[in-house]
Amino acid sequence: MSNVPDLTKIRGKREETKASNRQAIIDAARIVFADLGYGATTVRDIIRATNLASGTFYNYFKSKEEVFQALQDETALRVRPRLRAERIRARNFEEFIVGTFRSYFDFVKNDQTTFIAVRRHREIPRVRIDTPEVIAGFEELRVDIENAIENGVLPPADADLLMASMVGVAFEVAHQMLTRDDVTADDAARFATALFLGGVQALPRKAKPGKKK
Amino acid sequence: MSNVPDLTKIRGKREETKASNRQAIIDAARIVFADLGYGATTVRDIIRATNLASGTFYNYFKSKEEVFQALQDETALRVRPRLRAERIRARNFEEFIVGTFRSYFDFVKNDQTTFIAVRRHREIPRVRIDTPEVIAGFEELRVDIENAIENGVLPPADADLLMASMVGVAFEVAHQMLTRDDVTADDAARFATALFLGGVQALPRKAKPGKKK
Amino acid sequence: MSNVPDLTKIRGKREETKASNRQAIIDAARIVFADLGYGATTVRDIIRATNLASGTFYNYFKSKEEVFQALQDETALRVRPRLRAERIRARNFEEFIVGTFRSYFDFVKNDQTTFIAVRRHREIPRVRIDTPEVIAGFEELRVDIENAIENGVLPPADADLLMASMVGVAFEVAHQMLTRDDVTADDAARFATALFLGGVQALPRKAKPGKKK
Amino acid sequence: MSNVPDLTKIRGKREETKASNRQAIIDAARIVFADLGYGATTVRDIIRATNLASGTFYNYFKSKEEVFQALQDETALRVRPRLRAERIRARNFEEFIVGTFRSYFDFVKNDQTTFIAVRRHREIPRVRIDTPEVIAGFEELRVDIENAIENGVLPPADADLLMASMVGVAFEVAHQMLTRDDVTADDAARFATALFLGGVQALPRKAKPGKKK
DNA sequence: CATGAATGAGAGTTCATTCAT
DNA sequence: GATGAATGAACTCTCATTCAT
Repeated sequence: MSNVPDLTKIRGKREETKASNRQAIIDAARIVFADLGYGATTVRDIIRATNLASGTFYNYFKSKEEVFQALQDETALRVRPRLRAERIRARNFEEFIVGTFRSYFDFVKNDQTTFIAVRRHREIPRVRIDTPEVIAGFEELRVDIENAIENGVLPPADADLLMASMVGVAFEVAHQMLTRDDVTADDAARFATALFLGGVQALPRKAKPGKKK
Repeated sequence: MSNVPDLTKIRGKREETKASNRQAIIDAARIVFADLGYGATTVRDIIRATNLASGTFYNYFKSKEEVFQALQDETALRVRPRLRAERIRARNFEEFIVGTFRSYFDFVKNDQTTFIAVRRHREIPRVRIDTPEVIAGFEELRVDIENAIENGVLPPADADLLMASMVGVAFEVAHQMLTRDDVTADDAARFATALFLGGVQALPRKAKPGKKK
Repeated sequence: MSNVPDLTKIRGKREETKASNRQAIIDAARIVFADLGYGATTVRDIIRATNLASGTFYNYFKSKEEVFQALQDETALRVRPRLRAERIRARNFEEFIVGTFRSYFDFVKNDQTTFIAVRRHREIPRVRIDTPEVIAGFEELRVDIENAIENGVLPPADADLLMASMVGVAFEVAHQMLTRDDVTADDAARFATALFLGGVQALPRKAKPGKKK
Repeated sequence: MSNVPDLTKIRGKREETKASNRQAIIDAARIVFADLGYGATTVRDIIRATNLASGTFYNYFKSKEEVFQALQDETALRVRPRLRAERIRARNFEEFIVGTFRSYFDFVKNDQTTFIAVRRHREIPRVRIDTPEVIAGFEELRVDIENAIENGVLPPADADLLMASMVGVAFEVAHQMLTRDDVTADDAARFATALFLGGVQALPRKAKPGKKK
């Protein structure tokens, strides 16, 4: 799916411009989506934000949806290693939670354009497409949670629901953070962490017998 | 595009209570949106799922977005009284949290069509437009939280973030509930409640000095 | 296939304009096709030759091919009755042949616009699409030939090939007639008739055992 | 559109006799035209059926029309010598006619791919472009007919119309032959020959005073 | 000469919206 | 109000053609 051009084999100018065109389209798309919202954006809007000719778009993507997914993938590809690193470094559950929220909110704060359509004044529909890459990110989190449970570090709760809760809190709190001016990534991370650290101990025992055993 | 199931139309032409065209459109829209997703749906798709003529649509709504908002409003209008009732009845913070999640998950479970595009197999973008009515629902929750804080029932946390967290958890857990088959509204409510009851005690003191200081 | 609007039920202005728009498109198409040739003609060319808006085209036809076929059908529908009448009136084989060629060449001569792309100087590809209506015309001719054979009026030749030959001669001679200035419909008819009257007697016995018997 | 069978490419890239790119394109075009019909075929379809790059096409041909004409010419160039040989060998009018039809139908039968779009089940428009080479073939036939008239071997009929009739019969009967399974080249030739031998005697005296007076 | 990505005109088509009936 | 065909702006996308490599 994610066919980021392999930068290891830099051969001639042709390959270079090819890769850079693809990136130019993705970059333009990021800005335009953030500006108009996914629904209102047209392929034309995207290429117009580029130096390229209209036909060129179709050498790289089949549709607006495909660029959007490439964008999501790209983002997921950038966030996931950070989260993974944090969690690997964690020596206990607290560090696991802190690290996850921390690096996510930092990312959001410093890379806002990824966060589409968080415009203060115009009300723009928020669109969410969970690409395989994004879902893989969720999955990774879930697996880590399951491991924590197996290691006794976490009580045996429903890992899916716990993962979903973390995702839900992360997204909504991040949205607040971007909407308001007075919430730092640190505030957000401390808030979310406290909520989860306290809450997790009290969770009911696993609700489902085991994922697709 | 545009292959909406007929479903033998939503409502007969001028049979039925007269002023119900508006409702017929909303009902059709609910089904069509759930089927095609917001983005892919056209006004034509909606009227086609009706016995009405295309022009008639515009006697009631200006655009697809407007119907979608009417839909959201309608939903909010149906959920909010339940939530409010639960919270009024609550005699302590636990009952407040339980009641809120409980009635929300019950609603979702029993009125799934509102929940657009939770199709198991086709991947459909999720679109979220927070209409005034929906925002008012959030606001109501936030105010209740603020009151709880003032009454000392809750520690002085950031009410916005707490509200956002409840919303995020509610949405994501509901999504899991609809996607999986083995999570009841009760499971979901108990999970979310435990998470919040435990977590809330540990929340950091208010991060913001006051809304719109 | 051929859905010529029923002119018997003239109800209101709406139906009228609807029918007349359809006809306007067909008429424009006839001229444009004759002018540019089928291949070079675009849907836009056709609507441009009309007072109608571009979208209107698609209320009536799905594509250029569909109008072309409507055109062919319309033509076939106009020629066939004449040919049929001639052949019914015929009291012997000679009259049968004469009548057929005669009325065909007359039609061509007096309704040239039907005859696409017979431009003297630009060389324009000739396109031929045999629509069901046109094929039905061929069929009709073939059946008449078969009957003639059964009645002993014609020797037992291969009716398909005989029909094909008449068609081939008719088309090519008509084309000559339109290309040159000095061949009248009468000349053409006398030529073709003589050829067939003389030739038919000598035809080999039926080559095929019977159509899909 | 554009789903041309690969057919494992027509020819290897620079293997094979070098100057054969032109031929590779023509060969690919022959197949693709036969498959999609002239109108539906694009230059891209043709080069895709080749191992060549798109730009290379333009080193050899200016457009799809030009390849098509090259194809027609190639065909004409292959048929004409056969027809000429037959006619030169002919010692009387009968042999002239027999030879002409015979070798034409043989050619068609054994080289069907030239005969575009004689697909049994999909209905594909037949396109005919009379290239100079093809017209020269017609011309040659006409001249032979005129000579026959001058030599008294044929009665003084209109040579144009006679030529046109032969062409029309040849094309239509060939089409039947390809469409049906039970007509051999021999059947076709005997049929056409009989028709003409018988008919020609009765033809009316020359209708036109002379070509391009 | 071959290559194949870039180009951009323009074809086909959709669809929100209007408006005469 | 209800109707549904007409409208035409605007979009998606294709494809012949060019041109740097």
